[in-house]
Amino acid sequence: MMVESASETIRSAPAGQNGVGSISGQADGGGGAGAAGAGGGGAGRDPAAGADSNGEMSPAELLHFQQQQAPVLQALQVARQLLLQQASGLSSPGNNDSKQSASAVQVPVSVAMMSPQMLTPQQMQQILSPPQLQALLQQQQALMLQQLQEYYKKQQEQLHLQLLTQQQAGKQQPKEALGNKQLAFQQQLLQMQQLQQQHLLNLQRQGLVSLQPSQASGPLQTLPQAAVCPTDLPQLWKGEGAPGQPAEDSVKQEGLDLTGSATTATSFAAPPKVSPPLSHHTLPNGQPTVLTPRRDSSSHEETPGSHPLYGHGECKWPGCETLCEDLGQFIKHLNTEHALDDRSTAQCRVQMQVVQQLEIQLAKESERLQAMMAHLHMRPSEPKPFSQPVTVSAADSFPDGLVHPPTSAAAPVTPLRPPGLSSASLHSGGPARRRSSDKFCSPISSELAQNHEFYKNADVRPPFTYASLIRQAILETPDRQLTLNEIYNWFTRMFAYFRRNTATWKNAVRHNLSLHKCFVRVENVKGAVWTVDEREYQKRRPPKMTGSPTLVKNMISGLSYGALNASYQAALAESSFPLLNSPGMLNPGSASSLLPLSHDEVGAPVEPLPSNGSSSPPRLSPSQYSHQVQVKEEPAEAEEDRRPGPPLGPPNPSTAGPPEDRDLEEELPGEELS
DNA sequence: CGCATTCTAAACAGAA
DNA sequence: CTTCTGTTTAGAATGC
Repeated sequence: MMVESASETIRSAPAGQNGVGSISGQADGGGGAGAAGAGGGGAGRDPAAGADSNGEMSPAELLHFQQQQAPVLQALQVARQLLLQQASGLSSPGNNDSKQSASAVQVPVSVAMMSPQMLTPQQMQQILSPPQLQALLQQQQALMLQQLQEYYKKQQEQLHLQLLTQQQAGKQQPKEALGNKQLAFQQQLLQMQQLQQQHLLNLQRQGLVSLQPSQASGPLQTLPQAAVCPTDLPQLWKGEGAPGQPAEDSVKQEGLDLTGSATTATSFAAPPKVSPPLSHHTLPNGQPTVLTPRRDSSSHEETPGSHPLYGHGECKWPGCETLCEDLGQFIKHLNTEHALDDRSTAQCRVQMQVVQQLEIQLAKESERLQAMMAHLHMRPSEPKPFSQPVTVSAADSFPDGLVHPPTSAAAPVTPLRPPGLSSASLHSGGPARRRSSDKFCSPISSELAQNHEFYKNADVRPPFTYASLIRQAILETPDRQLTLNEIYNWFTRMFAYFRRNTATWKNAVRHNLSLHKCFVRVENVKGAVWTVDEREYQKRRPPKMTGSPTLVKNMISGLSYGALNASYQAALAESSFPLLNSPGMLNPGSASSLLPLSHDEVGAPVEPLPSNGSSSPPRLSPSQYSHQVQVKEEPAEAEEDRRPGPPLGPPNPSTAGPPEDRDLEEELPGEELS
């Protein structure tokens, strides 16, 4: 959004002094945004804008949350202690003092949570007076809130772990891993946020929390309600779990700072050493471990030399972070500390629930993601604010490229989001120049095919370089040649963005045509036309392609491979997101296989020169593309010019050399000419 | 830091 | 003379 406006500034700016200044500004935005979404740059620059939606909310809400709860907690402190004492006195006459003191100190909280669960309401009533009950209720609620937060932290860790594990199993590339991490983190935040809201809502419903709707409501208000209420999980960990909680410290530092509540909790917990015997009573609900605990660890079980519960020299058992020098020691520790006993069983159960919960969440989230993607993808084809007029008039009036959409309308653009590579396009694209896709040899064609409606109508700068755009324009014609003016027309026809600032980009186009060897000027009967020398074009690719933009890569890989497991990916594959699932995005070679489509498919039906693009080139539907992509498993670094049309060379990756023969031969004379 | 790439701006020349 | 086309240079931003 910010980028958008920034770009607008530039565009509207006559080009004078504003030019450089604002450009640098955009560049920052663009580049940073590119890395963006994830990068710290984004945060620093404009935390409130884009990337924050996930990251920012949680802390903010937590803050509210804490502020809200603080008074309550304090007010209840006395009652709580009283209750605790009572509870302990009742349920644990003192036989297990020693044991209690150990766990009690750390987890007095859980006690309060537990006790009610272990005692039936009737029992409670008998034991406690109404005021006490009320106090207990409130106390519970307060504690729940606290523990909720603790749980979120835990959950975050777990999820992260899970994702990392998944990606490892998937043999992801390092770079992709980065993307995964980022995405995972975002999802964690998202998830946490959701859970928080969910719980808040629950609590509200119960009248336990008097949260103002505004506080509880966020962008993700209508969350799918998870089946399992995890509220009671953390306490188990804490209660049964290990002594220290360094793990949480590390989490705290991650931005989702819960210190506020944490300290509160500890200060609460510290004083009273009281605490009923939770350990024994806690597990009574001894529901048979229906699901075997190994479910979650099974995903790990990989290298014999390591242990899924052992990493970085410490025990990864939930709540336990005991340091173990080596695997042997760890095994020993595992056998002694985490033997098959009530506690371990309970913890396993907890972990199971956590996993289940996460899975549910994951399912929900992926579902939502699909819906979002589907929605965004459909968008362009749907009636848009300024689509109608622009689409038509633009095509007709492009000769000049001066279709001045009402300057005002152009600026906002907001309603639309670039589908497909949405964020990448938006951020990196912006007015900035970080064109992403052109580095992937030419997903441009596919991306364009998918989103051309979008770019056509939205005043968004396409995330492609001028060179790639020019090339695309030329290749889209049957004879692969265009006059300069036709190139101009193509630009204006295909991109709303290029209907303004004509002087600038036209200059750029000319500049690019002259500058790049890949563009060959050919004298023609009716003047000069420009063609593309694929060989040259490809020549300059290699160096770049290897270092394709990390951002885009991350985004894509993260999106498609990171947080979503295979099944979800499969689902995605069927959804309208060919690009994200296209192996080509990770493998330029196969991506290139898409390009040909634009040649043959577009070329045939569309009359090139007649210009007046009144005819929107019949493009392949996304599904078709995705199909293509899936079918095409051509990792070979095929040239983007392996046209599907001529069935001549089925698998002919080896001769990737001059795939352009046809063209090149035709073009040869021209090449010489120039 | 250096290099490569890209974008923008601008000067300039030749042709229409 | 103006406009279009094409070439070239320069500066800035960005990523590797």
